[in-house]
Amino acid sequence: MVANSGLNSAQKNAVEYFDGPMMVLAGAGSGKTRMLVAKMAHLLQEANVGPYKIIALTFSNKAAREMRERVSRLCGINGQALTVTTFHSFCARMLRTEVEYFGLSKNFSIYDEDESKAIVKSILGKYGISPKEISPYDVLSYIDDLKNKGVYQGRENLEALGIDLDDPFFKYFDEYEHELHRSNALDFGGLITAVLCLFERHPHVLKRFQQRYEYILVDEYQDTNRAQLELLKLLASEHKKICVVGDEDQSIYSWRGADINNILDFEKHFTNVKIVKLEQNYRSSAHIIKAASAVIGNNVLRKGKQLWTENDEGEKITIAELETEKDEANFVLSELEKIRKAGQEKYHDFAIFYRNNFQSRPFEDVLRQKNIPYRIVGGIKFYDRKEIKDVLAYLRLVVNPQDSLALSRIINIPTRGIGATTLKKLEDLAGQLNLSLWGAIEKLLAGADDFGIRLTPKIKLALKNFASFLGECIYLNEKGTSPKIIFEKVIHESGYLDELRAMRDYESAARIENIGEFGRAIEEFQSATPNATLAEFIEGITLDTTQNLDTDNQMGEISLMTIHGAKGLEFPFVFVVGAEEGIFPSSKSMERGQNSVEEERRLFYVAMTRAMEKLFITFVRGRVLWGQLKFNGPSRFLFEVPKENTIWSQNKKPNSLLEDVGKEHGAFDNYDFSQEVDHERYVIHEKAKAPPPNVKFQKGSRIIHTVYGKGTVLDTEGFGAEEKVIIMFPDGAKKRFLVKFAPITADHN
DNA sequence: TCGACGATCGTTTTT
DNA sequence: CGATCGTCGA
Repeated sequence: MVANSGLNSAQKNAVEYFDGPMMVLAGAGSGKTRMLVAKMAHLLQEANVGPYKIIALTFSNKAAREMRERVSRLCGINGQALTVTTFHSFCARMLRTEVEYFGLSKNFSIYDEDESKAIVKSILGKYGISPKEISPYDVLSYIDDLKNKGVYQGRENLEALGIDLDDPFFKYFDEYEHELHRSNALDFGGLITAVLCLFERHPHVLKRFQQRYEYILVDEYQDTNRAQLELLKLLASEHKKICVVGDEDQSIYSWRGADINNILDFEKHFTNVKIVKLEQNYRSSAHIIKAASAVIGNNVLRKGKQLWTENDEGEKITIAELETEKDEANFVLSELEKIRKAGQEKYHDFAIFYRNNFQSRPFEDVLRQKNIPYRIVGGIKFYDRKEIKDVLAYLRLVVNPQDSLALSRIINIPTRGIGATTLKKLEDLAGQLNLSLWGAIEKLLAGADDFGIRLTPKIKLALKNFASFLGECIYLNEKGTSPKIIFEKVIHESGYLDELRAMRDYESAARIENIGEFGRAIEEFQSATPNATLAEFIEGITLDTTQNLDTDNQMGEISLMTIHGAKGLEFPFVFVVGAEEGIFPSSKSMERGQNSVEEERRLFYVAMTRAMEKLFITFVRGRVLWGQLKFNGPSRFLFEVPKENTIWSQNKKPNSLLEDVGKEHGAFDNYDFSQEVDHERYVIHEKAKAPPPNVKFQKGSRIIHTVYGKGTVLDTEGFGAEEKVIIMFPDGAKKRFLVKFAPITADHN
C-alpha cells in the first residue's frame, strides 16, 4: 500500500491498471515520475511480479538512474535487478549478448554523429563529390531519417513506410551501412534498427524477449521515433501489457526524429487502449498554469488536456521589454536580486532559459562581472574535446581493431611519419580486400605480398612499430588487463603525452590536465564496477553523456540553459529571455511552416511550465545578431498569453539611441513606441511589402539547365544582373549559378 | 605536412 | 561578428 499513498484518483487509475495497452497523458508537473515509480512498486509489491519481468525504457540515462533509485528505495529492493534503461543501452546490450544472430562481433563500436559524418564524407569523396555539390550533412540527415523510420538493409515493404527507393541518396545509405559494417560499428540509430532486424529475422529471439518482459513501461513517449514504436509493438505483442507515458505538448525533439504521431495515433497501433490523463498540476501557481494552458491551446496537433491546479494564484507573469540584450541581462539580474534579497532565496532557485546557446553570452558577462555564481547546463561536453576523443579513439581501437575510423584518426597522432598519402594507400588496399584498415595493415606487414604498395623503409618501420604497439594493447585487453592499465600504456607508450608535453604552451597543459581527468574517470569506473571491461567503460561514455552536476555550494548557482535542456526540471523563479520573432520562434521554424511553429510553441510551453512561483519573459527591441543590429519585434507567443495573467513592463530609456538607429533602418514601422504600454501597441501590422525585386526565378520553381538537366530552385540571392540561384538536381547535387550567364530556362511542365 | 588565408554560414542535441 | 572548414601554396 506504500506505493499508492498520496496519489490522486487519475494517478491511481494509471498505477493500478495493467490489463492491456495504456497511454498516460501526463501534463507538465502532474506527478508523472511519481506515478511511474508507484506503478513499478505496485507491480512488484501488490501484484507480486518478479523484477526481471518488467522493463522500463527512458530516453536519458539520468531519468533511468532516477527511476531505478526511487523504485528501489520505495520497495527496499536492490535496483540492479530491475531493467530500467534507455532505448539505446537496452539495444546495445541485447546486440552484444545475441551477437550470433546479427552480423557484427560482440565488441562493435558505436559511432556518434561526428564519426557518422566522417563516414559520409569519405563515401562522397570516393564518388568524387565535393562537399559543395552534395552536403555531407544533408546525406547524413537523410540516412538518419531512414533509421528513425526503422529502415535497415534488406528490409522489405519500404514503400509502406513512405520510403522512396528511387531517391538519389538511397545508394549512400547502402554504402554507409557497408562502411559501418566493415568497421564493426553501429551508429545510434543503427542500435535500434539492428534490433528490429534481429527480431524480424529470428522470431525465436523475439519470442524470448517477449516472454521475459511481460510488463513494459515507457517514459517520455512523445520523444519516441517510428523505429522505437515498432520495437515496442514487437516486444508488447505477446502480453500487450504496455504502458506509455508522455505529453504531446512537450514534444520538442521532432528534428531528432521524434514523431508526435506516436502519441496522436497510439490507438491505431494498439487495440483496446486505455487512456488516462493526468491534468492536475502540482508545480506551478495558477497564473502560470492558466497562461501556459492558453498558449498551448493554440496548437492543433494535440490530444488535448486541461491542466488545472489547486495551488495559489501566485504572482502574475511579468513580460518585460528591454532595449538591447545587455539591458535584458541587467534587468534579469536586478529582478533576481530583488527577489533573492526579499525572501532569502538561494541562487539555485533561479534559472534563465534561452532558445539558442549564443544568448547566454550577455548573461555570463554580467554574472561574472558581479561575481554571482552560475552554471551553464549543457554546452561543450568533456568527451567532445579533441584530446579526449584522441585517447578514446586509441581505446576503442584496442577493443575493436576493425574500427577503421578510430585507426585513421590516431594513426599519425602523434606524428609518426604515416601521413595522408600512406593512409590513403592503406585505405585503398582495405577497400580492395574488403577488410578493415587494421586487417589490411596486418596483411601487408605479414609480408607475403606487397599488393603493389611501395612504402619507403622508414615508413614501413614506422608502421611496424605502430602495429606492434597496438597489437600489445589488444593482447593485454583480450587477456583481461584492467582498463586503467591499458589507458596508462596508451597515453605513455603511444607518445601522445610526450608530444603534448613538448609543446610547452598553455593549451597543451590544459589538454594534459584533461587527460588526467579522463584517467580519474576510468579509475572511478573501475572501483565502482571491479570486473568491468574497457569495452563496457567505452560504451558507458558513448551512450551516457550525463555530466556531473555536483558543484552545489551553500548559496547554490543560477542555472543557465537552453529550453531543450530545461525539460523535466523545475525552478521557483524562471526567466525566459529573448522572446522575439526569429529567435523564439526561430526563423528556421517560421520558414518551415505551421507544424514547426507548433513545435516552437510547445517549447515555449515547456519553458513556462518549469516555473513554480514566478515567471518572467523578456524581449528586446534591438539585438546584435551576427554583428548586426536586428529589430525582430516581440514573439507572437507573447500575445497568446492572456492579459489577466500578465503584467507588461516597458523599460524604455529616454532618448534612446537605439530608437533612432532603428527608425533609420525602418525597423520600427510595425509598432509605435511612443504610446503607453498596452497590448495593442505591440500588434504587428502587415509590413508594407517591398516592391517585387527584379528576379527571373522564384524559390521552389523548376528549371532546365542545358548541361545538368532539370532541377529545382532551392534559393535565390540578389536580383537583376546580380541574381544568383541555387539549384538542386535530381541526383541530389546542389549548384549555384549567376542567372545572367547560366543556360537556365524555366521548366513549365 | 603544415600554416595562412578566404569563403561560408550561422537552432535546439535525451542517445 | 566569429568560428569552422576547405583550399592552396610553400
